[in-house]
Amino acid sequence: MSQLPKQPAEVSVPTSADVARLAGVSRATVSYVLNNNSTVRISEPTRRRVREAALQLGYVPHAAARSLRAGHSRVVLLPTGRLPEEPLHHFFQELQAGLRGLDYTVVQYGNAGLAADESARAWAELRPVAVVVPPGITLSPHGTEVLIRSGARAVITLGPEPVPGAHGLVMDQRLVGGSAVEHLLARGRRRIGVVMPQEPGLASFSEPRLAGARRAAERTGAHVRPLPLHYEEQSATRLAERWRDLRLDAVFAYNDAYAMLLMRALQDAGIDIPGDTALVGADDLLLGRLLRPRLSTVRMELAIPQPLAETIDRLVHHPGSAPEHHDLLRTSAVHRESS
Amino acid sequence: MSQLPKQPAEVSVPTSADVARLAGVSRATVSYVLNNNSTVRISEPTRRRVREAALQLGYVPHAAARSLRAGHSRVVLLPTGRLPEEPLHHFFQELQAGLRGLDYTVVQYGNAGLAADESARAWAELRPVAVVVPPGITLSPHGTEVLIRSGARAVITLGPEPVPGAHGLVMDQRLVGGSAVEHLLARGRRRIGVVMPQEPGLASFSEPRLAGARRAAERTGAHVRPLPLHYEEQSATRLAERWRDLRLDAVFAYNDAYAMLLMRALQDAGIDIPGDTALVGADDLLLGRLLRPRLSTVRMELAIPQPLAETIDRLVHHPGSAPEHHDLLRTSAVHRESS
DNA sequence: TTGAAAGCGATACCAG
DNA sequence: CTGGTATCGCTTTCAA
Repeated sequence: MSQLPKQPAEVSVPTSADVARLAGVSRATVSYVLNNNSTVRISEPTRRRVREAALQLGYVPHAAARSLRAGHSRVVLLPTGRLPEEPLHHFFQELQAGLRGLDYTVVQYGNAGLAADESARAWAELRPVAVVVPPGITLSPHGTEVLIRSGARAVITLGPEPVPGAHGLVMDQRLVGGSAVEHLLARGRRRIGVVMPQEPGLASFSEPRLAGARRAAERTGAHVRPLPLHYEEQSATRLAERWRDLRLDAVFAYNDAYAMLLMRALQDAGIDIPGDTALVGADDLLLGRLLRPRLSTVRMELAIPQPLAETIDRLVHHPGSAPEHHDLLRTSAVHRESS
Repeated sequence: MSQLPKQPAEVSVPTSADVARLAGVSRATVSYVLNNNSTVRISEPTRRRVREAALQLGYVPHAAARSLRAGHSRVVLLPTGRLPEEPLHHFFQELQAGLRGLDYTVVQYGNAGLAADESARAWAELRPVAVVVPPGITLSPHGTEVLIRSGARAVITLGPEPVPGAHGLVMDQRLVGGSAVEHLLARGRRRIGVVMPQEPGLASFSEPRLAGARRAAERTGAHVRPLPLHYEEQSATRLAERWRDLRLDAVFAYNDAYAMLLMRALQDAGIDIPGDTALVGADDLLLGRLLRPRLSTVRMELAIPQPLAETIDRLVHHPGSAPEHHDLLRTSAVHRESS
């Protein structure tokens, strides 16, 4: 550990004791006043003196000390990896607003480059009262136990599949691949490529999407073929060059961004969309509507935006209930011009 | 405040005292062993006993208690607003990695819907040892003082302009508008539109970009005209409909995403790009290269990615130095086909 | 080499 | 109505 110097310019941080001294009361009284504690009655002049003293000193309560004393924090931890794709980002904003309204402190913890078990430990050091694990971040059953044992009252995962021991709001990514392929099948396509992004961290999405695509195709005897692709022009060009050899009549491009990349490469290679090959993305981004032909896509909706905050609050107050798993994701294919 | 029940399923969180008891040593010894304290020599068998006990109990240290005792945390706070645009996101990842390597805990604090002074207080409650305020989040001089008085050793802003009292890594967004307009002027354009996104939270970027555009144009007597635009197809279509009346021969579209939106609308309205109107974006996203014509853009680079972590560490160890301001942003126009 | 004990800041009991 | 005080988990000085 590095030692920090104690002397230089040590700005004295005002504590509740300082407020008490300035107001001429005890620290207990300060606490009562500043927390509006209603079980004890404090005279109005005293209240005012305390509040003025706090203001004058610029007193800010010390969250760590408070939660140490209380035995639990008000921190809801939200580990983050890569930046959240759009449907999720909105969901987080809602969740944060909801939790803030219930007086929780939402804290995001950047998880880049930490192994699954390390990170659970790192989260646990902060003693969060609840943890919400988004898709793309892995939480092992062991990690769940570490969190629970460190005092977390609610551990909630949002992911392709439930984690034992944790409450799960399952976002079954297989539905995305399923919707895309069903849409293509309905339009008479039979030989379907599925783009597999090679970017690290996307496998936990792309694998289940592929699985869902396969499942949908199996029933009909259609053919599904995974297509590795980097998010680079070059990679797309190479894929497009060997397109005719692949003999595919449709492709599900993982999402709209990859779809745009691929569409451009295919068009530059003289492939007609949707004539030769139908193309479907996912996410329903605005940019898809700007392409020519307009991009067909899979729209995703997350049920329960605001209620999740309340669910967490409920779990915090009544922990120990058996883990529940709810399905969160609704998908629907949106037909435009590319399929 | 809500009262949490104490009884139900209260999982006893293991403390260092529990570890000590199980290992048959004192809490002091546990602390020495687990922190690899080198100023004191503990026998190897004891060390092993302690470590095994910690492992067996699943002991995780309590960060709040630790920093309470230490008098300062290892938390670097990174308030966030809307999701970071791409050049910044990468910068944050680097910063986080660097700080983690120096044994800091980087914590993001979602700031959606908080007034400037409220938020400074909220941040201060966490007693961060340093705060890095990204562009788009406002920090007042008063807020800076609150943070410093609450023990923050380093307050660093990344923004269009420096904040008094805080160290600043200035990202002068005027440079972006300046580069774009200079590029257009160099290619003989004289009547230049500047897209102003109407989305909330973007004004702190778009206003200085417009100012930079104006400054660049002034010297040459060229004309600059702000063009309000929502990030919606409809809005772009309406703008395109009155395009010929505007009599502009060029437009700086704020960034690549807005540029794409506008390009499509203009093309659908029969405007030739770059023949009738030159178009420049910003951010150098991949999608710009996929457009036809390929999109000219302003590339932004942030100097000092890794070193910032070290700068923060230095400030933490030697606080009280006079606020410094460094210019962080480098911009350059990238000519492709749309201008 | 190990242990006892003080104390960081805030809160909530119990007396006065 | 207000004040003293024990306590949360951890680190670190001082003694043994």
